[in-house]
Amino acid sequence: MLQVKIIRDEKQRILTGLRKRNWQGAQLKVIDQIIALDDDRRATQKELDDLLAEQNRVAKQIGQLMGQGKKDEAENAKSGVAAMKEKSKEREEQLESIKSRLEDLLYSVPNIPHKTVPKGKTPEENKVFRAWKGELPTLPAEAKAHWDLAKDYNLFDLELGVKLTGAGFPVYRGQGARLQRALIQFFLDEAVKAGYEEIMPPHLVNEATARGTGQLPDKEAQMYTCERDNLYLIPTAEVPVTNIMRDEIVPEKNLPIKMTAYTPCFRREAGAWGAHVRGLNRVHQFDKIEIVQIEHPDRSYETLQGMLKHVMGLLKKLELPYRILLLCGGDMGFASAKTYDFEVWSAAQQRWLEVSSVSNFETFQTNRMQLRYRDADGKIQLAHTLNGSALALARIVAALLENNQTDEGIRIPKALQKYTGFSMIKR
RNA sequence: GGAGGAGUGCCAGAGUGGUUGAAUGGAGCGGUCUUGAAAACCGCCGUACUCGUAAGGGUACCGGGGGUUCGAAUCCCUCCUCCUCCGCCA
Repeated sequence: MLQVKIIRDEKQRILTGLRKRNWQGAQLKVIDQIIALDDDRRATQKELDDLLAEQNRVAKQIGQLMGQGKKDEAENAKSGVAAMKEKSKEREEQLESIKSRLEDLLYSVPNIPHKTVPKGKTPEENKVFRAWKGELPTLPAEAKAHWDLAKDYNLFDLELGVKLTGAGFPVYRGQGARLQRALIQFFLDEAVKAGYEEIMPPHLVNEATARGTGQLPDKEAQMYTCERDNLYLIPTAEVPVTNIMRDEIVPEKNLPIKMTAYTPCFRREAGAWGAHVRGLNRVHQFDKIEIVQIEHPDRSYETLQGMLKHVMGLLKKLELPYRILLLCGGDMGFASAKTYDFEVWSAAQQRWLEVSSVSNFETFQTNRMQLRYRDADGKIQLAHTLNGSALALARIVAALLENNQTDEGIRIPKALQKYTGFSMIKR
């Protein structure tokens, strides 16, 4: 959520930013509506405060008169209070209504893209930030996609998932399950080595938490809900982990705060099904290791680059061909100011699969969350939040299986072998 | 799940209807003293909104929400959380 103050002070920059997200014409009027409503809010607030101040004054006066034993005068002073109370009640209701309308409008405005974010409407207009420099692996004609390999080697079973739960809930087994566990362990170890504190958060969160990172109200349809208890299954560890710092004021010297967590991720992916979502390409439950940083605004873009390096390191160790995209304004997530996507090459499918998304949210989340730091002058400022997948398992597994298939079995990258305990998946 | 108790500032902990945003202590920050440090002493030490160029005002907040009252941290209702005991249980 953007700060009203910034919308007021830097209106032109905000409008320019929204245009980069392909907002136009009537849509942009929201900004003027917000400013007008905020004017209203201030005026109403002032009226209410003045009324309350007067009531406080009378109450104090009555207190003093009572103290002096002047009962009659005290009774006298009470006349007129009722009318004032009625009026302030009215103003208060007005103020509540204005505030809630204002909040609704603010929730509808996405984050402003960073100045380095390219223009564009569709994923096709994303910029290749770092192309794969080597050769892409080529496989013999009889090479199989990962869903077929899974059957050959008994690695995971989607039909079985349907039996237990429904479509999109894979059951991993045998060497497949072991591979999952190995990847989780590997990614967590790497993150801890890079200075992130390991966190094991709850997999269900309440409404305030879902609101803090922006899942509510924008992406409600993406989450599984437990209505009876008013809880949400997390779509990513970002949600509980970032919210650890909600409503905190941290000393500047504690920044950056670096946290990592492995969690399963649950996504409804409503309406996202199509021909290209076979196998593990898109599932409702997958495993992901997330890295999160709370950073000083002056350093957050440097930190973003650092997070890219971390993810690059992981992919290198997994020996997977990858490329990095800089997302254009039209393809970026609602809350992000700048996002890089990582894609790995899936050799059997002959396509790139997104395995990580690394973003700087600037103050968009911290404003909602009231996550702030105290600077050297003692002033309280909103911190920046960043996060990235490091990494999302399902598609990594897909690429790993496909790219490394040989006549003898499926080769495990060296870095992973000490975690799997085997160097080759065999029948 | 049942019974009882409790939720106050960064922490500990007073406060049971009237100038209480909240005693006191600790921590922290600044200063005096000291070669330096400690101790001692002095001062500062909440957040948000709002009016104001500023100085400085105003309002709200003592777990959340609602109510009673001229006036609520203090009384009432409700929800949440924590603690103790019992039950159940990986």
